[in-house]
Amino acid sequence: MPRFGPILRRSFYNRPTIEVARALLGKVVVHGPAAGIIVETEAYLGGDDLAAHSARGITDRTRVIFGPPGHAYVYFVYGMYECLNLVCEPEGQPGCVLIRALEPVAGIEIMRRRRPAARKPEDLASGPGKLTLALGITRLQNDADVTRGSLVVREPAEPHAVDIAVSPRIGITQCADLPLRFFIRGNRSVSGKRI
DNA sequence: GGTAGGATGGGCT
DNA sequence: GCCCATCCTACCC
Repeated sequence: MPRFGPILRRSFYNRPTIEVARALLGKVVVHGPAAGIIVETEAYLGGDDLAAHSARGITDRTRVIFGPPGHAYVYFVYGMYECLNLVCEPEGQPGCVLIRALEPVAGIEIMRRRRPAARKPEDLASGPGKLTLALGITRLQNDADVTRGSLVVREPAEPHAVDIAVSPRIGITQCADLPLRFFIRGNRSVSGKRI
């Protein structure tokens, strides 16, 4: 299993959500023995962003988004899947980044067992529902502190520059034109059509 | 290569 | 009761 760099500190997340969404590309999500490089993200903002779960205020589900940065917001969708977000902005202000795809780098065999439908290694975590299955992330990790513990985000073993592409977000109807999806151009694990 | 349709259940009006 | 920040299979080029 590769060694990775240091865990990202809380200050990494304590800034504008769009900045964090771009900066997360190339970092590594680690959960136990499984890990993947972040290759696709989406920003969900406060204010006028009606696509964000936080747009309708604080509820049992959304309170984590208003909490301190550097925590996981994991929600259940379409009756079957769970999606991982990382909370940004100072405590009290909503904002989070949806992790949409990972390139697997550790624990490949475990991921294969958790994702029997995946035909190729690059498809093990090539979508927001797929990556939570592959890494074993569930609502049990909702509100988990990702600056310590079993679910963390780290610097990669060998940092290198990434070519970032931008597009509208996937699968939403409100604010569907905003350029808030970020991905590593050409990466084979990016979900859907690669530009 | 491509897409249509169904699975499945919590959140919120 | 409707709406989902999705994925897989079947089927069609």
